[in-house]
Amino acid sequence: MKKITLKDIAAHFLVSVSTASKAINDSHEISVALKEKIQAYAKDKNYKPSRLALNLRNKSNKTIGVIVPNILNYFFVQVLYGIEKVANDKGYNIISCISDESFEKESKTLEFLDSGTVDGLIVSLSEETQEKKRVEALLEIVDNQIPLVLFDRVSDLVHCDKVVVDDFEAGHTATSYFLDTGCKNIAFVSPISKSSVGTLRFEGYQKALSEKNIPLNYKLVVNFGKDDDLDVLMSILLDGAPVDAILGLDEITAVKVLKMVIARGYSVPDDISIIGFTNGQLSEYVTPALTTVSQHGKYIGESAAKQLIERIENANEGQFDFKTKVVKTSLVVRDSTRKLP
Amino acid sequence: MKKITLKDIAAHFLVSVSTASKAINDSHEISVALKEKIQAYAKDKNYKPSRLALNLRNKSNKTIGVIVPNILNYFFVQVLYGIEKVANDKGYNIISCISDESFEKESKTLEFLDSGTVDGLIVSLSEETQEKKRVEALLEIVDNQIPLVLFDRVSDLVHCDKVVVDDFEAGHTATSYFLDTGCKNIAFVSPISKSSVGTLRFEGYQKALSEKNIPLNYKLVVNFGKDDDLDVLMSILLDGAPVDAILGLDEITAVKVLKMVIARGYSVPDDISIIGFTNGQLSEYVTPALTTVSQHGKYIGESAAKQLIERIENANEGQFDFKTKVVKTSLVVRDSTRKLP
DNA sequence: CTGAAAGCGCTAACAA
DNA sequence: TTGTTAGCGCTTTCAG
Repeated sequence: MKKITLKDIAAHFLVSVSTASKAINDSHEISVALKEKIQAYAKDKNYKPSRLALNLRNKSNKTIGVIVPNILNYFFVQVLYGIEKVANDKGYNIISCISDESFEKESKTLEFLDSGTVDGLIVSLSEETQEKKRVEALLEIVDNQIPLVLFDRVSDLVHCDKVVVDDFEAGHTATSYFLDTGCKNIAFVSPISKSSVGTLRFEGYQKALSEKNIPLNYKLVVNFGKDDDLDVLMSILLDGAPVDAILGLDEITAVKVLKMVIARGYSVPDDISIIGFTNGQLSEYVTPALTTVSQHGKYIGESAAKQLIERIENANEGQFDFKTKVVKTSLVVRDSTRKLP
Repeated sequence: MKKITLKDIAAHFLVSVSTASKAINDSHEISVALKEKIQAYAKDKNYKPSRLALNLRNKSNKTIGVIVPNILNYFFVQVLYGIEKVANDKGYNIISCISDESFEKESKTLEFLDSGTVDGLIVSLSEETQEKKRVEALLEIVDNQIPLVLFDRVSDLVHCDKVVVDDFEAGHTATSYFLDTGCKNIAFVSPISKSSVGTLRFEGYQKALSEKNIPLNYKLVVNFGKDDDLDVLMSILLDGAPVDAILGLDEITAVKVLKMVIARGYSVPDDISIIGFTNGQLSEYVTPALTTVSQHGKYIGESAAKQLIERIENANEGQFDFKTKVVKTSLVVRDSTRKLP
């Protein structure tokens, strides 16, 4: 049976559309008798007001758009989960899009969403976008007064609410932990060197080293991209200099590094300690279990969603006091690092 | 700057709205001079037709809804990824919802989506829904002629396109593999005993046993729920009967079982072989690497999306020749099972 | 208590 | 070549 509209109902009872509308919305202006008849009929015919029409009328549709760079990365899944939870609570739906780390796909998606489809947007920038510093599409969004929350991979050029992790501190903490457990030759392996997040962590890494007067050794810094062969790079790294610790900038990288190191006969953590990022199942179940920096993805998602919905629902007030929320990371110590003395 | 509408543009040039509309859509009925002026202005002011209005007019919005039971399960993430890929290709957006294995949340979501928000729906049932066999909301969807594709967790009661895995065969294949490698006491550990998928795999398991004239031993069958302590159940299992193989019905279960078994001092695969489901990163990187049944999640997602979009775009033809696509699983052999003789 | 009319933003058939 | 009108489905004044 095809969808039934108010008009159909009105016709069936030979009343006007507006009467039918009021009856269904239980308006006091309508006689009880009529209301009951109409409501019963509506229920029977399974009438549902068309969202499409309501959306147009209300210029809103209780939907928020989310763009993440990569859904196969557990961190972003956690964030998504958090967003969904609070959005759902508050009666919002989610349009989720994946930028695949591509500037172009991100821009297209943004352009698409910038046309009334969503009430607000939660975005984490693609690496390419951060590298190129091309945030026009975001600026457009802001200019069009669509509430926007950036998380994790953010940009200073965009004026909006943000939820980030203290990546500088995270890099610093992890590196210091290596140092405190007696490691000296700490390698830094990053698949996201061009993102804000990667840069900040690197700065934290540098800072921790310099605090102990350890010079930065570029032989220990491995930045790689999608097309690089990590295995080869690791060989070069391990052959090129003594290494007793490795900081891997995302979960899968840390795990792969762990496996490669073990495959080459090193013992973890005795010969080499390893710390990863994103406290996911992989880190927990791999052997030896990985010490990781937890960014609390779910919490980030929840915060971003709360912040956004707040903005949406108080659209007029205080437009320009944007907040940046910094979520503290925590180091989850497991078996891939030596014990503190 | 606030959104600009056709009306604004029309007013600015003192023309009618329809003229403005045609000019912007580059209609041949409009003089080139005027078109150029208007288009330039529109571009400058960053005019974008309102999706909301277009949606109402076209009764369509190039959006498909997806409901999965659990987004923290890698299998569903893979499916989502596949769906997104083809949807994006064909210009569709995705509204993604999570049922959290809850019948109520699923019903609410379905009800919400059943009001013009989406052009079609891709759904995998929550376990609770399958257990209760309460598919009214789905029937409603079908009745309202909203194209629907069910995947993985499906229901016979709903008449629509489906994409499933041959779970019976998968259960059979995995069990047979154990048998062929010399295992005799094969345990079956399932967190989804009430879902279609779990049931079918169990039947495959039984079949494989009976083919070798091995009686089914209920001591070896462990069905557990969210609130059960798997650790306790595993102790009971291992203490209650000799066990030399365990089939875990999802990835995380298999991994947990693997860890527990090892923690109890068994050697894998020598004492106990283990096979899991969902060929994800976890299975690949855990030690020993898990032999798993791959359901090809991404491919399932792609198939479902293709099927759905096909339906959406050929809405009228052949309404009732629903197809069920069966995706073959494959056994990815790694180190948690003994070698074939 | 009920209905007519306007409007959300856009398009398209039909006039002029 | 441009404008008028109607309509997508619904709500909401404002009259009756």
